[in-house]
Parts: sequence; structure tokens; C-alpha cells
Amino acid sequence: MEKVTIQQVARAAGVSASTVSNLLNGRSGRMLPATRDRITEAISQLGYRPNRAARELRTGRTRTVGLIVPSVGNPFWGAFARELEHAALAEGYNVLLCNSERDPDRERRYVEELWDDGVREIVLCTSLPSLKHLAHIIEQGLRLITLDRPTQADDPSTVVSISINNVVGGHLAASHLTSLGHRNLTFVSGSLRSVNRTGRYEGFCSAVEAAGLAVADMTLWAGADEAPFGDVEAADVGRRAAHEIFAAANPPTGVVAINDMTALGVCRGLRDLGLQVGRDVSVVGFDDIILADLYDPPLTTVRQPIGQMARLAIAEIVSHHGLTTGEPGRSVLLRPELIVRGSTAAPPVD
Amino acid sequence: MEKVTIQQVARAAGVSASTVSNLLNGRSGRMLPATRDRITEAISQLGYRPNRAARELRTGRTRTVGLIVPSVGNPFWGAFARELEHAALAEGYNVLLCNSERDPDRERRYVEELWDDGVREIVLCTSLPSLKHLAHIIEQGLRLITLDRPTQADDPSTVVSISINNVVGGHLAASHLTSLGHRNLTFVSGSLRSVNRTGRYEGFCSAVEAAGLAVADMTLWAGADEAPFGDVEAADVGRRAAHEIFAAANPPTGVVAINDMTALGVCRGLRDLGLQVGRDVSVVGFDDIILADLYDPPLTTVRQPIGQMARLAIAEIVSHHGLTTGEPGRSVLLRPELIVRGSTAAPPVD
DNA sequence: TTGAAAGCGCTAACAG
DNA sequence: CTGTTAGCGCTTTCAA
Repeated sequence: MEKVTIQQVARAAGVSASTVSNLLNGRSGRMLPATRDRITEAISQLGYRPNRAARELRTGRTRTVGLIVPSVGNPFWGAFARELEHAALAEGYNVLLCNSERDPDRERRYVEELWDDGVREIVLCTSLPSLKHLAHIIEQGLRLITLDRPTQADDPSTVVSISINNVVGGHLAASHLTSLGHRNLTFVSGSLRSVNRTGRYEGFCSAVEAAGLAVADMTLWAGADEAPFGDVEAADVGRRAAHEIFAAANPPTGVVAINDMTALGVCRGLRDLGLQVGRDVSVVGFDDIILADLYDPPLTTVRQPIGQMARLAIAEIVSHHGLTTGEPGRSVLLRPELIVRGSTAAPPVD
Repeated sequence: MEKVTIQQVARAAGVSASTVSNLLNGRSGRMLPATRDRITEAISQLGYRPNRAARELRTGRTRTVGLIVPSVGNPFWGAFARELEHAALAEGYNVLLCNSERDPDRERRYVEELWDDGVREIVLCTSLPSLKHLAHIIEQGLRLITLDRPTQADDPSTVVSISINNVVGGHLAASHLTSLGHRNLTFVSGSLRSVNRTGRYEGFCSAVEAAGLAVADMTLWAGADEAPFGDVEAADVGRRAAHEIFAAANPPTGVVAINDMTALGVCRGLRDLGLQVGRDVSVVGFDDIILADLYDPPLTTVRQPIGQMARLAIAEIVSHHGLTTGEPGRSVLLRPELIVRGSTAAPPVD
């Protein structure tokens, strides 16, 4: 079967291409019903589907939004992708998913690729501190919505950001532990390049202080600085962290991890050492991925409202579609929620 | 910054558009070095990037491969997506990832969307028995490579399939249990619509028979037929399965699950009932997702060689690029590997 | 060695 | 109400 064009449809219906085009683009208000029927008939008869490239070349528009996630290997991003797709589909948009592996270079390549494909709206999930590598495209008019990444001082002004309040999240996690009676905590963070680490650690520290403890006594385990950790490796990071932390003198009784994958790695590492999570050591994660509840023991964690984040992102895109005015970007901070499960308990009395 | 076209580059370099185009498309063999330099200079000066839509409209080609997975919420597919992307990038291809949620309708929509976007090669991960809903596009020349789905009798002849030998996999899983001494097994399968279930269950049965046991005594738990289970719900399916199976009389001592997510759900369900996995009950999964090794106890599972599968898929695409001949599709069956971990052991002696 | 010209399939004024 | 017309940005003969 050969490709069928608008011309052939026109011919089959005995009209001109423009008339077919008009029907296709909702300008059929004052069209004779008979004409409309003949065209519709011809379209389905021939199995005609408009050529995107041609249409786009002409109009410059697309109804596709790009989604770039740090790693589809991390179930959190998989789940978020589902939510975004769901919200987008409801508005008649399609989603194209790309996987950056937290590599600025891949991030840029994908943004360019999408831009060249005519995509003008991208939801970027990144924790990179700078957006410099994308500045040239943002200038050209790309609408960028960053997710899980609070606005940074030098971000281009048109960028919209949607994320949770990390300070609150870190505080929730740590104060949960201190209120259980823990006095010696460690914060485990894989990548130092993540902007989320800062906020979460800040909240962690504020909770520590609020409990009358000295922040100086708390450890920040941040892994090897040089290694570019992906999210799949997050579990390995956590596992190694546990090995190191609990081999050292004066180990903590409570651990807050930067995300659930890392937290699960920590749990695995503790088990390697014969320590029991939820009894010998308490562990709190971040994200609330499906597996948090499935794990043994189920993981206490700070939940991110991914459904809401996804809907906000799409709402932002829908409301601005077609606008060319560079209205200054906004920043939405959602409140995270602590989900208490079996991985945390009062510290052991020794 | 306005969009810069090939014309502007040409003007800036003092040449014609065709010359710029020639350079861009590797036809610069007999071009004056001076000319070439002026053009290259102009391109980077202006930040020129060719318009995909225009190029594609002209040529009809793309270097993008579509990847449709059943659910990015399942870490197995996330991991596979990474592998495929890796292999594709190495060959200069890009990957566009779509999420079908095992819905034939969404599958079709995405295939059409990708086709309309100029994508002519799609790696489709599906376990749907029929490809009828895609027949109209396959006829038009779409190159389809199905993954994790053995060729079915009525598949269009040009479809290439890459998957593991499910019969061998099911056999490996079950014979591992019988050789440990288990005599009462259950096969837990969520979706009845999955073509993989058949093969895996067949292998399961053959191992049961080989151990001198009666297949009729083994249970096949297949969940509620009506519910359209997604992969994220797989864990729930497993959990519910465990609840039902172990509430009934004469419960098994060994369980083979259709995939790891389901297996982890089964483990969770067993824990709900106070049963200990790897002691009271042995559980085997399928896939070997990252979390299998992270779990407590680590999950024994049948590993799918996703790296190899990804490379084969891309090799297939690369080798056929540009060919229009409808060479009959091939079917590759890879051998899965049993990974023994802590979730399986000899049955308890009572 | 380079350029002129035609056209991919579609849309959007503008005429009729 | 519908058709004519003129491109969108690029590639590709073919001619110079």
C-alpha cells in the first residue's frame, strides 16, 4: 500500500485539497454536509492519515510534549512517566519519553532532538544545578518545565519549576527519627551534583537542631565525588554507604537516604552486616516508589505527590499553548508527606 | 533568536543552499576546502540546525527508532529501555520511548503516532497474542521487532521477534524447585492475555512431569480474568495470589511467578501471613530486575539477557535500514539463565 | 566545483 | 461554500 496524500483524498471526494484540509482542521462550519460526508468517506476508504512532517513544516506546531527523566531504571521515574502520560493524553497531547542518565550532554542532545522534531514543550526531570547547556534552545522559545528541581538563581526567567519542598521533606524524615528517640543520624546522599540534596539535607539539619542535637555530630555520607552515579546505581551507593558507615566507630541508629532506591540499598547493606532494619537501625527514604511498600520491612519514606505534579505540569503546558509572550516562569513547591512503615522504630536500648 | 535556515547559512557563506546541503550530507568530496570552511564557520556562527520536518518531508527517512514498552513502571522495562538506548546511540540512532500499559488501543495509537512522525522502525514489547491492530501500518512498510513475545502463527511475515525461550525458562524455574525436593508447586500468572504465560507454564509442567509428579496436582493461579492488569499492579496480583493460595487447603511449598514484580508481591503476601520466604516457602521469579538482588531474601529468578536482546534488536534495524524488500521476518530465541539466590531452599520437613 | 529549479505534503490567505 | 495560490526548509537531479 502506497502512501496516500491529501490530494488523493481530494480527488476521490471530488473536491480540492484545501477543502479537505479545512475539514481536517475544524473549519468545516459552513461546509455542505454532502461535501463533508464525501470527504470523510474518502478518508476512511483510503486510510488517509496526514503527514506530520508536512503539517509541521507548514505550521510549526506539534501536540507532543517531551519528557526527559534522569533514569527510567528508577521506578520512581517510571511511575511519574505514567502519570504525566495519563494527564497529557486527557488533554490530547502525546508524550515522548527520553532518558538522560543524568548526563548534561545527553540532556542537551535530547532537548535539541526534540526541538528539531518540532516539540516546543519539555518536562525536564533533572537535578543538575545549572541549565546553561540548554540556554540556547530556551532562548529560541522552548518552554521548559523542570521537575523535582527547585528553581535556581540563574535559571532563565521563563522556566517553570514544579517540585516538593525539600527542606520540609528532609525535616519530616529526620524529625520522625528524633521523635522516635534517635540521637545519632546519618544522611546518605549519592550524587553531590543533585540540587535536591541541599534542601533535603538542610531540612535534616534543622530537625536535628530542633531536637537539641549537634549537627556537627551527624554524618553526611556523600559517596565518591568523581563517579557519575545513575539512578540504577543508587542502590549500590546505598549498599556501599551502609558498609562504610557501620564499619566505622560510633555508627548511627538512624539513616535518612536521598531517595528510596538508595534507601533500599542501605537496607541491603545492613543485612549484609547482619543488622536488622527496623530494629537495630531505622531507615527513611524519599519518593515512595511501589517497592517501598513491598520491601521487608516496608520502607518509611517521604512521598512525592507525583500525580499532582504531573497534572500541574500538563496544566501549565495547556494554558500556555500558542502564547509567545515570555511570561516569567513560576515555581511551585508542593508539600511532601511522611509515610511511616516498618523500617523505622525506636532505637535499640543497649 | 529567530530560526535560522539553510538559506541564511548559504548567504553568510557566500554559496548556494545546495552547496550547504551537499556538505551536510557528506557529499563534500570534491568541494574546495575554502568553501567547506566558510560553510562550517557560518553554521556554527549562526547556530544552525537543520529542520527535521523539512528534511524528512523531502527524504522520507529518519534515524529514530520507536520503543513501546508495556509499562515503564516495571523496572524490567526501564532497564531494557536503557540497554536499547545504549545500543541505538552507538549506531547513531535515537530512541523514542512510549508506554502502552498493555492496552492494544494505546499500542496502536503510539504506532500510528510514531509512523506519522516518520519513524519506520519500532521495537514493540508486548505480550498480546495478536498483532492485528497494527496490520494496517505493517502493510505500509513499518518494520516491527517484537520483544519478549515469541512469533505467533498469524503474525505478519515481516515481523522479527526476539525473546527468550520461555519453555526453557519455565522448566529451569520449576526443575530448580523439584530438585530441591519440592513436590507441591504453584504457578502464579497475572494476566491471561500474555503470550509468555503459555510457554513458561508449559516448561513448568514439563519439569513437574520430569520429576515424576502429576501436573494435575499443581495449581495455576491466574488471577481474575476480567481485570486488565498493568505491570505495576503485578505486585498486587502476586500479593493477592499468596493470600488466596496459602489460605486454601494443601498449600504449595514452592511458587513460580510469571515475573519478578509478581514474585515480589507473592513474597510480600507470604510475609503478611507470617510465612518466611526461603524457609517456609520458596519463590522463583522471571526477569532478574535490579530489585531481585536487593530484596530480603534476594530473589531466585530466571534472567532475561536484556543487553543481548537490545543489541540484537538494533543490529536488526541497522542491517535493514533503507531496504524496502519485505524479507520474511525471523525469530530469535535466546536462552534464559537461572540465578539462584536466597528465596529458594529445600522445603521444610514437617 | 557549484548553482538553479523543482517539489516533498500540507495549510492559510484570498478570490471567486 | 470551495478552489487557487504560494510557500514552509530541505534535498537532489541536472546543467553550467
